[in-house]
Amino acid sequence: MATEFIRPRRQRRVTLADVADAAGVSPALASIVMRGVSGASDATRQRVQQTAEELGYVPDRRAQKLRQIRSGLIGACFELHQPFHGDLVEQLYVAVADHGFDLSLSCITPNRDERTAVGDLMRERCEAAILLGSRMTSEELGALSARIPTHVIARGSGTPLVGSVSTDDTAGITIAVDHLVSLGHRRILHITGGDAPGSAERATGFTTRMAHHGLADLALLLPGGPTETDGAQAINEALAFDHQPTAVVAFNDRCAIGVLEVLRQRDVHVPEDVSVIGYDDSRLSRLTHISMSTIAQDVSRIATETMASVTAQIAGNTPTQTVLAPRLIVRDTTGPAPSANEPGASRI
Amino acid sequence: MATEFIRPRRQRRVTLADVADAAGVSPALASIVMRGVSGASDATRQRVQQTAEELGYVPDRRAQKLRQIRSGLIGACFELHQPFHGDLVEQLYVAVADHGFDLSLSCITPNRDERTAVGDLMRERCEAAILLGSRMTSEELGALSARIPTHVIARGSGTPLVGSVSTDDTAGITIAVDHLVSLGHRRILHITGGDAPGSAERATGFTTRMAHHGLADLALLLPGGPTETDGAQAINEALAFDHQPTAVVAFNDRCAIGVLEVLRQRDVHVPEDVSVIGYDDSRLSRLTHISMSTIAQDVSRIATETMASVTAQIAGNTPTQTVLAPRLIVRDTTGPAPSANEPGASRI
DNA sequence: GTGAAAGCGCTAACAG
DNA sequence: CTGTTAGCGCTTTCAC
Repeated sequence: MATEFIRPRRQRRVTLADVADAAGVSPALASIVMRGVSGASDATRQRVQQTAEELGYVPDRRAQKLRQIRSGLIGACFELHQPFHGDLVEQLYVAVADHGFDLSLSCITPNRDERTAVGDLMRERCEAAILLGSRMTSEELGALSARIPTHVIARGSGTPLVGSVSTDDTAGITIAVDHLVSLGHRRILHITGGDAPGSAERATGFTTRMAHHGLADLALLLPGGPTETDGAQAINEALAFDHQPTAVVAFNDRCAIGVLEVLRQRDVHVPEDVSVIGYDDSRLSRLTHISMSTIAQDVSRIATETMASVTAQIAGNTPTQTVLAPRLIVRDTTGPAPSANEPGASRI
Repeated sequence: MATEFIRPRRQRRVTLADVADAAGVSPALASIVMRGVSGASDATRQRVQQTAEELGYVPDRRAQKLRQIRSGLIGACFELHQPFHGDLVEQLYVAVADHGFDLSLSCITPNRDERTAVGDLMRERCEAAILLGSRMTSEELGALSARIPTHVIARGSGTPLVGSVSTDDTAGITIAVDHLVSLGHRRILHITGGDAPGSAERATGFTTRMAHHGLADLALLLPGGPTETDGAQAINEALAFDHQPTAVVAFNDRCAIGVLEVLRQRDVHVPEDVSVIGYDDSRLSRLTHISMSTIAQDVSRIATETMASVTAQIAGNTPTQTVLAPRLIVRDTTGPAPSANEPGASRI
C-alpha cells in the first residue's frame, strides 16, 4: 500500500551478469574481458565489450573491491583550504595510480575532525592512510598504525611504526636565514606557525641559525599561524617595534602573503625596504604578480617517496622516515638589506 | 614457491562474523547491534558492543553498501585549487549528512579531467553526482543524467534533466555595477572569467547594466580568467590604456586579488585611486588584510538547496533549477570615484 | 577458451 | 528477542 507511493527509482543498474547474458557468455568470462586479462578469444572480447558499451555497463567498484582480497585503495586526509595540500593531493593522484592503487579522499574541515576523516578511510578498507599535516601526537599515530598502515607527510611521525616524508625544516629555515644574511640582513623576524605541524622545528632552526651568524640578539620571533591572517597580524605587531626587521621569514606561503599584503597596504616596499621569504613554494607563491621567494618542498618527490614507503609497508616492511632536502627559490620578494646599500653593496 | 616470498600481510581484518562468534551470537544479531537498530536486548547489545571494541572491529562500508539496495553515497566533483569549491565542499559535507548520505569526493586536477572524475563516482555507485563549476556542455550533462542523477552548482544546466543551483550572475554583476556607479564611478572595467562557467553571463550582465546607466561607452571589457594571474595580466593591460578605469569588476575573488596585487605593486591606491570588487565572497576575500568588497554567494544555502533537489530527484521527482539572489558585501576595496571628489562628494 | 560454483562482509527478509 | 537463510555484484578457483 504505502509502497505504491514510492516512485520507482530509475531502472536497476546494469550488472556484469546482464552484459554476460546479452552477449551469451558466462559472467566469469565477461569479467575476464572487462578486466582485460588474458583468457578470452578476441572474438568474444569484442562481442562482450560492445554489448557492455551498448548497455552502458559501469563496473561496481564496491563489489570488485569486496571480492578482491585487497581493496587497492589508499586513503588521504587533507585540509581543503591549504593550497599546499591541494598541490600534494594532485601529485598523490598520480603517484598512487603509478602503483596500481586508487586514491580515496577524506577532508578535514572545521566541522569534521581528523578522527572522523581517518575513520571513514578505515571503513572504506583503505590499505593505508596518508595524513597531510596531521595534528595527531606520536602516541595517537602509533595507536592508529596498529589498525591501518599510516604515513604522515610534512612532519615527522615520532614513531617507527608510522612512516613519514617531510622536508628538513631546520635545513629549510637555515637556507632562508643564510640567504637573507648574505643579502646583508641582520635584524630578521620569524613569524612562527603557531601550533601547526613543523612550526616548532622551524622556529628552533631559525634561532639556532641566527646565533650561528652571531645574530642571536637581532633574531626576532613572533607567534603566527598557517594562514594569511596570522601573517598579517604578526607583521602588524612587528611594525610597531622600535627597531623594525629588514627581513621576514614566514612560516609558510600563506602566512607570507598576509605579510606582503600588509606591507603593501602600508607603503612599505618589498624588497627595497623589507624582504619577505615564504615556505612551501605553493602555486600561490609562483603566481607572477606575487613572485615570492620561498623554500621549496618538492611536492612531486614527496608524493612518490611516500607511495614507495607505503607500498613497502603494505608488503610487510617497516615504513621509512624520509627527510627531503629543501631548496631555496629566489624570486622577487627578497633583496639586499636597505642598510647594506651604504657600505657599497654590489649592484648589477 | 614464489608465494613464500610474499611477506604475510597483517592479520586479516576482523569481520562482523568474528565479533558475532566471540560474543556468541549470530552475525545478523551482531549486525543489528552495530547498526543500533531495534531488535536486540540491552544485555546482548552491551556484550556485542564490548567484544567489537576489544577486537577493534571496523565495519566494511563496501560490504554494507553492496548489500543495501541504496549506496547512500552522493558524489561531488570539484577543483582542488578553487577556494570557493573548498567552501562549498565543506558545506556539502554537512548538507549531505543531514540527509543521511555520505559524501564521496573526486577531484579535477590538471592530470585528471572531469570525465575521469565523474566516472569514478559512477563506479562507486553514487546515487547522485554534484558537479562544482562543471565545464560540460548542456548536451554532455543531459547524456550524463541518463546514467546518474546530476546537479551542477554555480551555473545553469541548460537542460531540465540536470538540476542546478546557482547564484543569479546577471543580478550579481548588476549589483556590483550599481554599487560602483552610486559611488560616482563611470569608467568601469570588467575582467571576464575567460571560458570559466558563468563568465559569459557576467560579461553580458556587465555591458547591459552599464548601458542601462548610459555608460555603454565607458564600459571596458577585458578577457581574464578564474585565477590571480588572469586578473594580474588583465589589469596590467588596462593600466596601459589612455583612459584608465576608476573601478574594476573582477570575475571572481581570486581574479580580483591578482588585480589588487598589481595595483599595490604599482602604488595605485585602493580604493582611493581605483575601486575593486570581487565575486564569491570566498574566505579569501574575508581575510582582514584583504577585506575585499565582493558579491556573496550563500555557500551554505547553495549546499542545502542542492541536497534538497538531489534527494527529490533520487526519490523520482524532476530536479529543480534554483537561482539564488546574490548579496553585495561592501568592504574596503571600493570607495568614491576619484573624480567624484571634485563635484563635492560627501565625506564623512 | 570457456563455464559452474563458491564466497568476499554484510544486511534484509523471514522464521522461531 | 533471536537465529537462519539468502544474496548484493563481482572475481576466483577449478573443472571442462
